[in-house]
Amino acid sequence: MITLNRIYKIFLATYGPQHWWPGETPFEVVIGAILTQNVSWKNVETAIAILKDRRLMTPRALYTLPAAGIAPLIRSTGYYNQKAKKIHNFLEWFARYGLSFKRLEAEETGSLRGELLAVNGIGPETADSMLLYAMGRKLFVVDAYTMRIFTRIGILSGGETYAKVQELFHRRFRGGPEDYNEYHALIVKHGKDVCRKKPLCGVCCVGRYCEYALKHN
DNA sequence: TACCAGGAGAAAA
DNA sequence: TTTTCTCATGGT
Repeated sequence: MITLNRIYKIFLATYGPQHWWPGETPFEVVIGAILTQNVSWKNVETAIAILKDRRLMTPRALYTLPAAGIAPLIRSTGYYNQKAKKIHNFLEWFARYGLSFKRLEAEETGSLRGELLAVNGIGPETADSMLLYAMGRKLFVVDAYTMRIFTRIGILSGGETYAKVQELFHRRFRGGPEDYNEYHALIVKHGKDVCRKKPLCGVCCVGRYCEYALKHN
């Protein structure tokens, strides 16, 4: 069976470094993580541009607005009423740390993750995206692309939980937080550009490891 | 026109 | 406990 490390090398050689997350500051990363829930990044870029244009892309500035004030600014991302509440919920939590990422640095990763998951609107993928890309914590981000691609390759069966898949990557993928960062970005790149459009992509879907190859051979 | 996109939580079964 | 429903805009 092909290994997680081997697939990482193939993706990196094929696409090159992705320089993720697309965001200028940790705050922009955490806001982007909420806004991109179940929607394409293109929709998110519009909302981020509006927030920046209004000079609201800082914790203190955005915290002055109620959810109802945030909602119309993020319409392009869909589910805007829910997402506005989620952002406000996050800021309520963040205020306990003085709206300062510096203050979060002393916190242990596990407890920080637990606190984020307790915020209504932040699930495992959003929490791990924030922790990895905004706070540099070593946690693998599992998303729909990860499930689809690695099921297609044959490493997953398709019914695994988020926790189960993350545990697999933590146990079998050898790399530092910078590799976790890059691997997830490459998975998204591959999922968007190649694996969604070509059933047998020839990069990750190699021979017997691809479900389509299994069906047609 | 129909379908999908870097989820999460509540309600129903 | 597991499955289904709801949230909603924008691109293909």
